[in-house]
Amino acid sequence: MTTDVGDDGCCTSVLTSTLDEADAADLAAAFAALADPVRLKLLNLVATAGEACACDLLGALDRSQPTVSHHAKVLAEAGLIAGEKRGRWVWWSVVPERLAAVRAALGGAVAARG
Amino acid sequence: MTTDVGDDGCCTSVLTSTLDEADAADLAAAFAALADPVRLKLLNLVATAGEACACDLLGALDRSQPTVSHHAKVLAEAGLIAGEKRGRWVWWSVVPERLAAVRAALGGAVAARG
DNA sequence: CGGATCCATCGATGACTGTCAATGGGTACG
DNA sequence: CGTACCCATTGACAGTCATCGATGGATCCG
Repeated sequence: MTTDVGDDGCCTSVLTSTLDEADAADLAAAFAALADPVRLKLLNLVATAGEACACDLLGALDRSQPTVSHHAKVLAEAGLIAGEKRGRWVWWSVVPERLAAVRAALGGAVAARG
Repeated sequence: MTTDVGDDGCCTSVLTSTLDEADAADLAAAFAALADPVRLKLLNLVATAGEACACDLLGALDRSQPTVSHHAKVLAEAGLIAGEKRGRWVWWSVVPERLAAVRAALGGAVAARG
């Protein structure tokens, strides 16, 4: 691919991309974790309550227990929530740091625009 | 919803979810559009340049032309970018409004936390 | 008109994902 | 120790997605 420069003024300037490939992959993983209504609801429940045990989520999300467990795991692996086992129950809480980072990434993209 | 209240003090309070099911679905669609490294790079290129024709993207994204066209379409259908046909070329630009809305949704989630 | 270029669509394919039933590993309680 | 409960893991299945080659529509140039 020789960048195929035309002769009309198209494709003349090389755009300086501020988004690295690695950054893109990491960010895409975070967005993939958020790209599900059930997980968004889960995250919102946890964020609203500050802390929530899985049984709360199970009642609110209208999904089977394995499914809720799966979604919580996906969010946890994305670093968006963290779970702490307390007795028999697991209490989930948000990781504001990570959420802010994702938000900042979006803000940066629009800020570069003007 | 029976909220399945236990007898240990777990699951007693019904969490007031500020995220509607419809809102969750819409937001999830936006995140799904962002959940791909190629699309993130594409969006970043467009945002950085302010405007970019598809041939620029084709050179920068290292994907086949149908694939790039597909990704641009996905972003456009999510309302994140908009395309304008100008002569033979299609010029893409970001929709800051939409990007800000997604960002605000994340901010709201974390703001509800404290 | 004829050739060249840009882009969208179609069809196919391999990979990933959301979901559940079944099962297992811990934890509390009598 | 035995029972009940909470949660994670496994296996399976249907649906969606990213990707490409081939093709077609649209536009510009000579």
